[in-house]
Amino acid sequence: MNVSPAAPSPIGNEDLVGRRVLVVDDDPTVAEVASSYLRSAGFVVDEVGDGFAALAAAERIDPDLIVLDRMLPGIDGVEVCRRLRTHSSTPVILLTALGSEDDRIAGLEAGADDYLAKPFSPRELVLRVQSVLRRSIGEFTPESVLEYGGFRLDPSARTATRDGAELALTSREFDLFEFLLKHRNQVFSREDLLRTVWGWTYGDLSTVTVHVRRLREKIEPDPRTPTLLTTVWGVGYRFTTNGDADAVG
Amino acid sequence: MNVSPAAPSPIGNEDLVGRRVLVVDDDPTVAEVASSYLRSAGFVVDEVGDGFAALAAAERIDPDLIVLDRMLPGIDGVEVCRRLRTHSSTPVILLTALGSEDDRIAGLEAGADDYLAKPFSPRELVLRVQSVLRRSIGEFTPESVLEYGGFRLDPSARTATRDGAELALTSREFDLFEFLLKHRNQVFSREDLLRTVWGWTYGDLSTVTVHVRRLREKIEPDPRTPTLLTTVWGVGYRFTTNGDADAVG
DNA sequence: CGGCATCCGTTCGCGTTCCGTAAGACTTGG
DNA sequence: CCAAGTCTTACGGAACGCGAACGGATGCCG
Repeated sequence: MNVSPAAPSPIGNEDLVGRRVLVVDDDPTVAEVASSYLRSAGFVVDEVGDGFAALAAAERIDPDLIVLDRMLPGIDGVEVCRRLRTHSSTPVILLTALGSEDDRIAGLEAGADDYLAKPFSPRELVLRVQSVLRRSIGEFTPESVLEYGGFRLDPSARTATRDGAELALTSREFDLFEFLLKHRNQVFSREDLLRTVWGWTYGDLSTVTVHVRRLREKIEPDPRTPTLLTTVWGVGYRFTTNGDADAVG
Repeated sequence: MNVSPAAPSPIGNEDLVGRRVLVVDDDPTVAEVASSYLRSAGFVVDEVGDGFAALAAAERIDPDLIVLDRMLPGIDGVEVCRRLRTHSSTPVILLTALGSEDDRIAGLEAGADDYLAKPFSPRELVLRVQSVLRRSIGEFTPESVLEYGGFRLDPSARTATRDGAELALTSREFDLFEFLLKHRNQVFSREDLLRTVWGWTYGDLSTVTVHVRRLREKIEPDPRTPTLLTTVWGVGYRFTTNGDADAVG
């Protein structure tokens, strides 16, 4: 019944208090809201408004994490991220506009650790910051490979196989599968998935429906009658490890 | 990329009982309805009618969450939200006029954690409040499994089994069963159940009757003569832990 | 530069499931 | 035997999930 495949993180929120976070956004309102929230959560926050200032500040104050808007005057957020990566491994959370898939991919490829679609709930931001920080402080291990019931997901390589055979998953499908596999045997509403997997605060829930269907097409023995990625009527979806699974955690 | 909250503390709805909610609306009717529903869900509720009072009350009673109407006499709801943010991180749910997408965005950027379009269903409000609170405490922390007399309920997976065999319960049936199993050996009137399980303050009591019957059909050895989910004549229903008990006195 | 393929988000119609209510039969207690 | 309470059944409507298809955006390759 244990859900977490990796050992539970030994890092409490207390260990995060006092960490430095650099917020980079040209919109003062957004920056202000984000900052005040992060401060309330116990972080020490600095704000800058453009890409050059971001690079300079990153050099000067050496923050523990950077929250970076994708759209910036001067240097683009993704470019900032890339340049940061050349000489540091400071975790970066990228703020992207809604729906721009490429922003997300570009962000991930540039080395961002997480992303969040605007407009975002500040609370969500805090959760992500804490999550990323906890991860980066704790094990320096890149990311553990996920294995279950013949499936094998490698998050760092972003490849998926079933019984050794390559599964041609798209980016979204991979994210979705990874999340469900990580939290198997737990039901998630479409809204939950949209928030966590997509990083959206709101949006069309049928987006999730369709992607679930497409994912099923690739991982289910018989997509017509799902046995792994099952529907919980009126609630959401669940990756089930029941009955026939010859699983090794 | 991935968001793993991985907080070790399990959070059920009981942990939300007793939390303070501040309802801010200038329409007494709306405020009253919202309050009574929230109280029924176990929250301690305070009401105020305008923006200034809201800020004052927030300062004074330090609520766990604030339900805030967007349209307010005095200070606008969004502005209230923004001012709150300068010195606290109390979660805010914003009530906005129907359909206006911009309100939504403005609200989220002002620091709201969720929003709800008017007119809203009180039940929806309760769900949102619980959802946001739970999220602010720690997301996706699986609830503890409920086991008794061969039955096994897993709230996070939303699965029910008897002696290992899957019980095909509908959403309502699951909620009802879960509640009764949690508070076994305790009698609840139809009204109680309608309020707690359904989240209604009024409604047709026969709704409960029918669902009890349907649930019996699935969990009782002989549904005609219930031994587990028994009727207490003139009072209500009870999930009985020892089969023989007919404590009618 | 232009055509092709891929992926993603959205939309719409269809079939199914579930829920609430009504109405009548039955049981219980006085 | 009566009245109030409870059980059973049936039904219509609403909510929901699914499948198929479309248009747009993007990247790739000729």
